[in-house]
Amino acid sequence: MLRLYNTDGRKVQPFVPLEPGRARLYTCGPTVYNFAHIGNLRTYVFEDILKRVLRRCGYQARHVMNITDVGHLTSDGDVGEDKMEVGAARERKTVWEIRDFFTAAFMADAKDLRLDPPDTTCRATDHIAEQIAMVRELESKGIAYPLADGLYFDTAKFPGYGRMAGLDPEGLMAGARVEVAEGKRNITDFCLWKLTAPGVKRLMEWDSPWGRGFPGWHIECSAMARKFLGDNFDIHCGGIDHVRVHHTNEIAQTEALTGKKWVNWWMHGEFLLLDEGKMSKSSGTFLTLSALKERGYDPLAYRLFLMNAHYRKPLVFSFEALEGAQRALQRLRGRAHKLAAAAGAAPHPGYLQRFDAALEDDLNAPQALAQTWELLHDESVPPAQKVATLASMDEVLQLDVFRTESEKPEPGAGAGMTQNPMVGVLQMSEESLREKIRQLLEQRTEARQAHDFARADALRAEITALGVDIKDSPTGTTWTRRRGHR
RNA sequence: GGCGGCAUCGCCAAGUGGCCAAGGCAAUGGUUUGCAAAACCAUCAUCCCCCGGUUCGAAUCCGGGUGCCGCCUCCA
Repeated sequence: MLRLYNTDGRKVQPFVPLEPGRARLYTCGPTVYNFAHIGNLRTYVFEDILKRVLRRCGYQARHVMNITDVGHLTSDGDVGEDKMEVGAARERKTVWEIRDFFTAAFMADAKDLRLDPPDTTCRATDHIAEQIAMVRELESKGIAYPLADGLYFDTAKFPGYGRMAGLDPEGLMAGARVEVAEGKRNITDFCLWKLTAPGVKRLMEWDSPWGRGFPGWHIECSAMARKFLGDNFDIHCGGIDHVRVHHTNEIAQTEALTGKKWVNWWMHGEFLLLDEGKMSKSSGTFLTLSALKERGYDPLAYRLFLMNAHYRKPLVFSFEALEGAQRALQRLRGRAHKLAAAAGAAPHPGYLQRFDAALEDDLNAPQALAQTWELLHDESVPPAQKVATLASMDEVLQLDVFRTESEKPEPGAGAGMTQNPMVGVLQMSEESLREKIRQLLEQRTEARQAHDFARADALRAEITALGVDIKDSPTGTTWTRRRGHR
């Protein structure tokens, strides 16, 4: 039985879909004005596991994800710069080029992490009409009011405002750092449609009944989720930071309009932290998946690192921990590879059952993973049965456990990314470096065959100095680039 | 200032009343290897931040303390 934590109510409860056998799911997607950082990616991995577990439990999942490509502002509804425009200026490109570039970058990361693509991916700018229609409805119901810079949602008109987030409007009032925008009726009111200031030409703006401008940030998810999933659906996910403002406002505007409960389950992924604190785009302190790849890490090692912790617990990122995950992944694959020849058995019921039970208990991936390791270490389980069990587990884990060494990305691929001028050897071209290693290895093999081990060891030292580790095996010597070099 | 979360082996991290606490990484011992590396096997917390309490029994509940983090501003 699948049990999931619901932010709305703050407890784990049995999952009951609206329609038997089906689960409708909306996940807040990326804002495409910059690369996704690995913290952003943590949330998408959590959602991917959720989706795969839903399927495993027999539900047909219908998944919708938005792409936020409307600028919005770096601050609240009144001040700040347009993020898309900032990104465009930085890269000297048009906002549309920026949008396409970072959307593609996100898709590439998603593919690297083996995230199952949504059934529907929808862009905010492709649904301006739907957003305007929704705002008009709100206006006609008297829930919106105009200010000089746009149309605002009157949160006082929605009695349940902030229920899911556990907000206390009084408490917010007392908050020292909250500034009330000019003319807002309530501190929590937010912009539904933002007007372009007179005399300003924005790169992204549209005509509307209220004048030229752009939609408020929250309305896009409400409008698109409603369009694709209806006035009531099962699960809505996002990062923990969305609870307070974004999702609170989405609920307010949608339920104020329909007069009924919108989403049954709200699920939120916790943050990935750095030692120094939160990873943030605005402060520039963030790591991308590409950066990890350049350092020689397998994206799936990052996936494993994430699955080693529960999605509702803050997780501190460190290269030490990622290194551990990479090693673990290599060993996992090594074992799986050795077993792979055996086939024709059914999965081991015990391990598989415990694995599934862990996942069905609010996606306890760490505990599920423990079953995977115990299975591998269990001498009493025949190889063929292990293979079948592993294959089934990997449907959720997506660690590509049967991948063999030779299929690994070539070490050092992506030449010319980050060369360290302090180490002269790295300045030699990739080609000549490989050639040099090849020659040294050949000489060492000869020396070993001649039992001239002193010479063989000297040659190995020389090779090691190039940032390469070598492995002797009955079938020959192989080498891999040491991480940190290159 | 207000709200919320977390503190478990060197590192990461499950476990939320009852077999003297999963799993991964590291470490140590061993097998293997010309030596290494890799791989494999074994070992590795009577103890869960501190103090007090509840209970037959607590890492798990309650009170107090200390420390760390997040939110209240765009943010996954």
